[in-house]
Amino acid sequence: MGERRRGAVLEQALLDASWQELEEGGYARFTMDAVAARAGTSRPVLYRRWSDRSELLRATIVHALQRNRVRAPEDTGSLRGDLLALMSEISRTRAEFVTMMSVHLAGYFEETGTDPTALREVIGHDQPHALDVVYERAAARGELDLSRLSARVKALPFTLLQLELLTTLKTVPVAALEEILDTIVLPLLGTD
Amino acid sequence: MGERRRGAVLEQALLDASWQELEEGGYARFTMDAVAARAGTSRPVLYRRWSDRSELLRATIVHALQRNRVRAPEDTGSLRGDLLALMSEISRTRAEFVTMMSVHLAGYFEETGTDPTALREVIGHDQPHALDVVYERAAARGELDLSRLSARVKALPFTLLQLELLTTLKTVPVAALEEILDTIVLPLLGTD
DNA sequence: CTCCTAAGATACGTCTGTGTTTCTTATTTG
DNA sequence: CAAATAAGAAACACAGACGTATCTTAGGAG
Repeated sequence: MGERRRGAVLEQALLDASWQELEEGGYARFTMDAVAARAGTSRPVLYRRWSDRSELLRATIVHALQRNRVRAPEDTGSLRGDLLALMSEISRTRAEFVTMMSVHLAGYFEETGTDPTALREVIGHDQPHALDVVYERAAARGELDLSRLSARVKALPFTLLQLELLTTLKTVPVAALEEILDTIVLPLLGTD
Repeated sequence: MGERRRGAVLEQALLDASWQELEEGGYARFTMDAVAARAGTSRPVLYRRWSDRSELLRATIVHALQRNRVRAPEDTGSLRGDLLALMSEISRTRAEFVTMMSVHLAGYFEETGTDPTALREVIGHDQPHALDVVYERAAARGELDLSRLSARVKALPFTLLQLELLTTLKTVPVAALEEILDTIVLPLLGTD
């Protein structure tokens, strides 16, 4: 009837619709019908591009990840500032992914027997790196003695943030991040 | 044909089979058919007791919880000992529940729009209490100054254990618990 | 302007699981 | 031992979603 989208434009629209559908309806209501309807088209258009529901799902996740990269944290001049910036960034950009992975996609992993850690690694991939950068900066400033810290302690900012995200499924307020830093992380890092 | 179970005996067997089915197949394969087959009976027997799949699910969870209560921790004479005992206990008895709730039942919560926290509270219900008991004992011994501790810090042993369970989905080795205690929890509690 | 590709609509067959009905037969109860 | 009760088997209609096949028509390529 009306106008018709084609090629890449259409494909992006399909993937966007697919992601939205996942966010709102979850995996349970993630049907080819629903995605097609939301995108204002019909199932065959989807099947021409992805052979399967699970292929569409994978493509959708990759698509969303590409649209939403974690940027490297800027140097704020202090360990506390760097950590706060990094955690805020992760909290803001990754909250929806954590929700997606833990809540919505559990059914998918279960169904396919896929390992969730595989995708979790993709998500968390840049964080350890970014964290290390922050720690090395702090060590260079003389704020930190890296050799005295165990892996578990070093991972703590990310660990606690992750749990906060997992349990609340929302962006963590800066005040909560500061509390985590000031009462837990920084005292343990020996910056006191 | 063969022998027939009846009444309460049958009902327990049904719920056991139901729980097993959830553990092995997850919510995705948690069908009335599958449960009936595993219990060696047929669907009408299930429907005579529970009107719904979701009712059967709820009953199954309650059943499993009742079979598996967290015992109050015994006094070991020290805060470290008490915490280690409590965490081991929780780790051992709750690992399967955490897996169930986070991995298998996500689909259920999604489908029904139920809040996972409702059931999580049932599970975690005794823990804060048990933790408080442990802290009060320690305060009575003079090991601890309770007034200086924030809620977040006090919850840390349980928080970290929970995350460990969530990410590994297995019973946490005692060595890991000791590391958590010695390098994170106890230093922060001011027992150093 | 014409041809060709692919979008979008519709309809189809299939499969899986639900919840129900009917019937036979084992077991408990009085 | 007789009667009531409930277990277990089989079949049913129904709904939702899958994946496909067919047809039309819009929009880009030559």
